[in-house]
Amino acid sequence: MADEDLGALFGRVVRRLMHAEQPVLREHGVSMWAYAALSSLAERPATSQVALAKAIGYDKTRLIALLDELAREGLVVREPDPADRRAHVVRLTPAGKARHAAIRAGIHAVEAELLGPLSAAEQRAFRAMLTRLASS
Amino acid sequence: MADEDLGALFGRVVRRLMHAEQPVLREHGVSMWAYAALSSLAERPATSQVALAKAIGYDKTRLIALLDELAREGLVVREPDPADRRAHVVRLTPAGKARHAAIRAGIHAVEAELLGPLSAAEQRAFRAMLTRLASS
DNA sequence: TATTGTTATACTCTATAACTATA
DNA sequence: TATAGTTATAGAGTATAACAATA
Repeated sequence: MADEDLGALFGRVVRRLMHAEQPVLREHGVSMWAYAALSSLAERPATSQVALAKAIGYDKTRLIALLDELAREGLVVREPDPADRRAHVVRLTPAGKARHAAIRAGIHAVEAELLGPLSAAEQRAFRAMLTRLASS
Repeated sequence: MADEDLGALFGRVVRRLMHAEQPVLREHGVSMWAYAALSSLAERPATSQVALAKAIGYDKTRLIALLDELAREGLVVREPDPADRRAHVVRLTPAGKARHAAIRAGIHAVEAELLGPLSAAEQRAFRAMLTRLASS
């Protein structure tokens, strides 16, 4: 057990998290990437599709089919940007906002269970440090 | 920034870690999974290939080609288990041990840099909590 | 019957290049 | 010349089923 690599530790935790989240996502009929897109758009609309792709760390070419699907379900809309007619502003519809909120509730329950082994204070500290590592 | 999902935070950190580790792995001519296998075998030999696959969270059918490659390079050996003639014990050769130690040094340098934003005490606390989350 | 190592196959992801329309 | 959105294609990664040998 002597000093395991960070990569191995992260791998195990992330695999466990993804496994626990999958039933929630499937229940709401969305993929992990679809949820990532909905989350980003819930925070703020995207000024372009490339901007959205970058925000969630996804490929711009794969984002297209994803947005097609979300648009078909009426969860997002693509509006041409009057200022730059190449670009599409992407935003959530009311249905998209509602869907995101519902999924997010389920996801948060799963997260709480994953962090269960830590005390409340530890959970706050862990989250804070992880946030710093993610945005440094 | 309000209370981002754990999944998004982990995703960003892990992506950054993998990106930083890639040059180290490439320099030593191994894939991420090869390094995971070497690390597990450095800890202790595997009693069977399925055991190794489970230990590193990999698929047993994909592990075969990986071990073929590592064996071709003389880093691991597969020995038939006298007690169970279906199973192969997998262990590192001296060359495998040396290769693993060399890669590990590079990986640890990358990890130290990733954790740089945290103080030494925070790094210890973070690692300890991550270990608890990984093994609970 | 179940399990180990293996192969084969189908499927999903992912990366790359190229095209169009704008800028 | 560069960028946004898009499409097509090739390659890598993944999952599944099946098989022979052994338990």
